[in-house]
Amino acid sequence: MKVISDRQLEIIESAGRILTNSGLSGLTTKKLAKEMGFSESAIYRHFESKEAIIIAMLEFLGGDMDQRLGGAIDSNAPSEEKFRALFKNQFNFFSANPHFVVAVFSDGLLEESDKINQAILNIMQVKMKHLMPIVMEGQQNGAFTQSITPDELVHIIMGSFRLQMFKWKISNFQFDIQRNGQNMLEALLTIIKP
Amino acid sequence: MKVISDRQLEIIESAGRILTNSGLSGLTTKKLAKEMGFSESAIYRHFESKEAIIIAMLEFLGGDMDQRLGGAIDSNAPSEEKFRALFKNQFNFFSANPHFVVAVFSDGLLEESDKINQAILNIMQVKMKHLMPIVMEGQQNGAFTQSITPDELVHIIMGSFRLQMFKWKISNFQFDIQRNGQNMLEALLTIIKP
DNA sequence: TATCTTTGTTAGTGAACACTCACTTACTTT
DNA sequence: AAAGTAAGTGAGTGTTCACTAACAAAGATA
Repeated sequence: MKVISDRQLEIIESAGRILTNSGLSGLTTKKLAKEMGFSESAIYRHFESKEAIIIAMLEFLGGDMDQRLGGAIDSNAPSEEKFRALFKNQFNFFSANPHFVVAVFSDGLLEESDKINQAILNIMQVKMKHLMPIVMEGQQNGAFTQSITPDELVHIIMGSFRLQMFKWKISNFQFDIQRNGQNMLEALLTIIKP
Repeated sequence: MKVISDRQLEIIESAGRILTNSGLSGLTTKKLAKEMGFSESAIYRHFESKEAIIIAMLEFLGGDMDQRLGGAIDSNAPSEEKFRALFKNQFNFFSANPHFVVAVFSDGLLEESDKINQAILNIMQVKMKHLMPIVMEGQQNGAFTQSITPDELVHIIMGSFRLQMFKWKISNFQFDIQRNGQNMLEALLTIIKP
């Protein structure tokens, strides 16, 4: 993970906030400067371009998520508990940092530049990296169904998670994502247990 | 469904093509005119604004999808077959019209304007309108599991479908969506059958 | 034949955009 | 105390954006 100054982190957070509630076209240097409370040109003391801000944001989110998920999972717990812990951690994080849902819906940023695309794919891979071994272990010890492949199972789980986050976002964060997420998790578990 | 001229449909298709491979910020009047083979100002003979083009596109896609899904489903078939028919129809359509995947990922267009938001929500509702009764019927006659609610089941199904389309798009349409979609469908069916 | 209507053209418009420049101010280092 | 540096400012830059005005050509209508 790249080293980032306090000021850079502040800018990244402002950018996330703007992206989340005004979309990509709403993220202008003018708005960003206003949100930061200083002039437009000051931004360029901390980042060399707008693209660099977006990339730094995505890299920060990816690195942070990697650390969080790495720490959240007790390797001695049963598979089902690891599974729960992983998603609970995700829902807690986004509940506390709704302006960073961009990390899940970075789709909207796609096609902007190759570097951004790469950073987005990287975030998806981080999530996969932590989910896949849990699913495989669970299938091996009989906690999850073996009737479909691990890849298919992961696909269904990730799809449900993403859609949950999407619904939360279009509702303008009006419902409790920790509670609703928990419900979705239990429904998922119900049908993926053998 | 609003009446649309041939020329308007051509413009809508061009817009879909640009949106799909250049993103929202890539959809400019200049590019659109170039793709159409005439001047920028000619666009305004057919639409009063760029926003009107996007809205017309989304309304066309919603209406078209409604018709297609309405016609594709044999109301006498068993629930499982209706389910298969619905998704097969979707995969066939997008396979033939990849430039319209934007209908699935319209998320990226959110926050642009209230009218656009409305059109996007409408497309999602069209899909729900056709899927929900099939799922409920299937649960009632025992074709699908009753261990979770219809809403939860629909959520999992829709999430898996959207993620499948997302993977197809970021792969640059490199794989056969009809084949891969079929596989995903069977995996889904395996775990949602009682 | 004369006049609309439709669909296109060229050549613009002001506004917004990302970004730069010359300069200042406050701190730190030597 | 002198010199250097990090972080800010205000006033710009050229470019791109969506959109418009004035005009032209062709076909339909009267």
